[in-house]
Amino acid sequence: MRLSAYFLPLLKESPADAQIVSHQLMLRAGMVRQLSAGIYSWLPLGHAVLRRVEQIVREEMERAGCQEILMPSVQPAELWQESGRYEAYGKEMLRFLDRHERPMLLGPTHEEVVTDIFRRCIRSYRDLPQNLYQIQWKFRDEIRPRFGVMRGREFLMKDNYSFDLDFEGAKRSYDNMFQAYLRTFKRMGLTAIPMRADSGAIGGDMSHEFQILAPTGESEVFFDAAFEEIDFFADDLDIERLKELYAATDEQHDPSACPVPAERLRHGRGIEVGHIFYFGTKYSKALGATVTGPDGDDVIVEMGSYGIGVSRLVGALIEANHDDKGIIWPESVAPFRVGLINLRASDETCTAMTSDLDAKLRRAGVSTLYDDRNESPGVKFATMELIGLPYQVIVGPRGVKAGVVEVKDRRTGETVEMSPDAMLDRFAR
RNA sequence: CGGGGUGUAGCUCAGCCUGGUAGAGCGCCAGCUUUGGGAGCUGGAAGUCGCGUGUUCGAAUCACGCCGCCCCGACCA
Repeated sequence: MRLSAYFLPLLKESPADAQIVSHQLMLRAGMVRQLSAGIYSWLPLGHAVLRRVEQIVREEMERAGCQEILMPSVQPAELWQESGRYEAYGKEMLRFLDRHERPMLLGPTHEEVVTDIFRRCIRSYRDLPQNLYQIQWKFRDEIRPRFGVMRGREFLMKDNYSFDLDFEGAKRSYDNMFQAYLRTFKRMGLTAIPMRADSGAIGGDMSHEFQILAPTGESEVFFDAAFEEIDFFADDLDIERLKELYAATDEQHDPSACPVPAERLRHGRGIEVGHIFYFGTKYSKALGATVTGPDGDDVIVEMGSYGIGVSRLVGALIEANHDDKGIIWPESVAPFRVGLINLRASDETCTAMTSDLDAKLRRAGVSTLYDDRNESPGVKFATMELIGLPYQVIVGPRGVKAGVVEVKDRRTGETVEMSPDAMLDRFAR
């Protein structure tokens, strides 16, 4: 992609509205624009990251055996009256009437809809377990949206729902998700700490929230150093042991009663990006989601639900990965892998060589943003640092003369000179 | 919803107290120069001063009402 043709409205100064660093950087880097309080448009650069995050989530859901569906964002109030949550939910739920004056709502979550699908389609215990997921926009009319995309009213969420015949099955489903979540966040270069959580309005009695570590996180967390050493990708991962490991927010943490020896106790700040619940038969009972069991009796199915804040993760990733110059994308979620800089667009040799490299990178399947603008070197460097692509390939008059390009690592700032062929080799898959 | 703040050009902000034909920097457009860390010169475009009502000869400025946005708190992925 050529930068001269890319829709990338950069800002030199931070808009006054943006308070936290991820919000400032997302606006400055042209990733999002606010339409209304807590409601954002995603521009090409932000959208590219959102899609990459979404794709990692999707792949890990598929690996865990879940199947993707897509449920409506507009739902009839009737269904929520059936579960009893229409009254319980409060003003966070945006309600309105359709043209026939039927009460409708914008879905803040989808337990009712998915349970309705299940009860209409599944009859036998032989069809269990099931685990359905979607990646869909939710709307919660927060009293006070803030922190940009981290706490919007409209947000993209991955939510999935498990259906099992009995508690043992439900627990297997829960543990399966537990590991899937650890893998998902790890793939994004994040350290996720699972913490025992109170089950909120959604109900249930087995629940963990997943906090990722970022210096600017909302709450302080304390945890066993073991979390940093565990291989979350291992097939024989001991979930029970993981659940026993110490992890607590600062309100829960009592230094005098902490079971972890001081040298193994880590602490940092956390941002909640995921939450998993087991809630038994709460919705299946209310909505009549039953299957015929092995002995011919109706059995109310056991359910769990599992959420990941996909759009929030984009903000959280920036909170965890930035410096004073801008964003530093982990490779797994970067909107482009390489930023190709032509330092002197007025020099024909430089331009010919850079354009040639752009074509070759493209042919090699390396996602590249090519800064072909006729701007000064300072502007181009500043742009690349701001938007945070993992690697910069710099072509300048000096290097062209010597037959080399520079490859710069955004995170470390290290620059290595190499021949164009070596560079292509370095990035080709 | 309670408390606080704010609204003037795309962005950051001055002007408001003390009423008199709307400003700066950055960005944008044109031209020339420049080119290894957010360039220089010249010229130019760009604002219903959030909206409404009122006071006044005259309102960005004063009064009243409304709206948006932001911050703190209670709530949340």
